[in-house]
Amino acid sequence: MLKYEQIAQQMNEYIENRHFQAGDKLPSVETLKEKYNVSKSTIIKALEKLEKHGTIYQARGSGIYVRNKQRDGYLNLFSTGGFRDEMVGLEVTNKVISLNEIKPPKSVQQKLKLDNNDCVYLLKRIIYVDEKILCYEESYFNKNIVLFLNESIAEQSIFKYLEQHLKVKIGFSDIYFTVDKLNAEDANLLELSEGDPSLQYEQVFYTTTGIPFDCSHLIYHYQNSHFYIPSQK
Amino acid sequence: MLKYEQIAQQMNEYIENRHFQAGDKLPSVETLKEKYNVSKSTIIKALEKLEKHGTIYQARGSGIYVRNKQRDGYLNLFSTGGFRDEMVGLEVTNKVISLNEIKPPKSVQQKLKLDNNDCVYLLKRIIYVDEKILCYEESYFNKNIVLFLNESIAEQSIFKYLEQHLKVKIGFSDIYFTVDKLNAEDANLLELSEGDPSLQYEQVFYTTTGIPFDCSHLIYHYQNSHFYIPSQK
DNA sequence: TAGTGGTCTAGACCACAAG
DNA sequence: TTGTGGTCTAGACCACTAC
Repeated sequence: MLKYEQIAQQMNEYIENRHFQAGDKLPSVETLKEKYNVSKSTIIKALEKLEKHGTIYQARGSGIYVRNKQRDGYLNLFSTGGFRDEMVGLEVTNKVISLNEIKPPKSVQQKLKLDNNDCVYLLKRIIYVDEKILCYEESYFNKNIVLFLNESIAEQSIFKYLEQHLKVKIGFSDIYFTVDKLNAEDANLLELSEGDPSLQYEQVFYTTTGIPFDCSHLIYHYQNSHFYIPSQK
Repeated sequence: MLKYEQIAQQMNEYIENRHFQAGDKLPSVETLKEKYNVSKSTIIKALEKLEKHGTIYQARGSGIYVRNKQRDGYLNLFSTGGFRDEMVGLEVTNKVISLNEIKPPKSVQQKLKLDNNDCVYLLKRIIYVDEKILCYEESYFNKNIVLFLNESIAEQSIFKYLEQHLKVKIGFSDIYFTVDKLNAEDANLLELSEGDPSLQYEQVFYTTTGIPFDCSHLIYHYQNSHFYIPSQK
C-alpha cells in the first residue's frame, strides 16, 4: 500500500474515532508532515484523497477542516468512486435471480466493444440494503476479462472477486442516469406499482487499460434509495 | 491562471479540435513535459484535471488515452463540478418567477448556519435547456455572503456574478438527490401531471473557507434531464 | 527489456485568511 | 505580518504494460 493511501486511511480513522464535528480544525500540513515523517507533497496527496471523498476541505491561508458528515442512509457516489460494492455502514445483501452465458444484444455488444461471436455473462440480481429492496440489477460481463463466474460468487462482492482472484484491475467507469416510470415487469420485481417513479441507472466499468468489462443497468427503488455526491470546484 | 490549468485547457482544446476518438493515444508525459517546458509534476497535475472531468484516462506502463465522449444532452455532474451554470454545448436559459427577501424556514436556517435574525434571498426560477423545461429551482442565498441580488442578475449566471462582482470564492458543495412523485403544484410548474416521476435534487454550496451561502432545491423534469458522471477508482 | 505513468522527496516561492 | 495551504521544480526510484 502506498504511503499517501496509508496516511489517508489513518487520518480517516482518526477523524471518525475522535468523533470530530463538521468545522473542526485538523493539524497543519507542516505538523502532519512531521508526524508521519514524509514530505509535504505526500501529505497533500493524502489530503486530496480525503477531500475527494468529502471527508475534509482545505482552506488556503486558514487550515484543514472536517466537512459535514453525509446524511445517514445516503449512498455516496464517490466514497465508492461509483463502485457500489463498497457501501459502508449499511448491510448490503443480494439475491441472484439468474446467471447465464448468452450472446449479448447489439447495444451491449457495442458498449463492451465485443466481436460478433463473443459471449457474455448475464447476471440478474435484486440488491437489498438493511433488508429493504434497493434496486434490481442486470449486468453483462465481458467473458474475455471476467473468465469465470458462478452463482455463489455473484451472491458475494463480485468486484472483490475480480480484483483478488481474476486479477482484474478496475480503472474507471461511466455513469448515466435518468428518471422514468416503471413498467409492469420491473415494478413487480421491486414490489412497486406500474407507473411508479424510478431511477434508471447505467454504468460501464473499464479496466485500468481502458477495456470495458461490465455494463450494468440498475433500477432503483424510489423510496429506498437516496444519493450523495461531495463535489469540489 | 495557473500553469497546470492552462495546460489542461490547451490539451482539452487540442483534443476537441483534432476530433480525437475514444482510445486514441496522446503524447507521453515526457513529450508533453518538453512541449510545454514544465516539470513532470505539472503535467501530471494537468492530466489529473482532465482525468477528473472524464476527458482522458491514464494507463500506467502504457500511455494516456482519450476517453469516450459523454452522450449528447446529458448533464455532466463533474465537468460542472456540480456547478450547473457551466453546462457547455447546451443553450441554458431561465425565467425568474420571484425574488424576495425573507426570514428562512428552520431547515434552511440550519443548512446555511444562520442566526435567528438573519435574512435570505429566496429565488424561484424555471430553467430551460434548448427551450425545453429542465427544472424548477428554489434557491436560498445567505445575505451575509450574497450581499446583493436582483432579478436581472438572477436571469444571468448567478455564480459568475458572485465570483466576479461580489468576490465570493466558491469552494465545494454537497449534492443530495432522490426520486419521488410530483405534487400538483410542482407538476403544474413543470407542465407535467401530478404523480409523474421527478428527480428531487438538493445542493448546498460553500465558500472556500467553508461558509454555506446557497441552499437550493431543484426538481428536474424527468423527460428532459439526463445525467452523466465520469468516475475513477 | 524498454518505455511509460506514478510515487516520493526537499526545497523555493506564491497566494490567501485572519489577527 | 504571520502562518497556512498551493504551485512548481528537478530528479531518484518504482510498478506496470507491451513487445
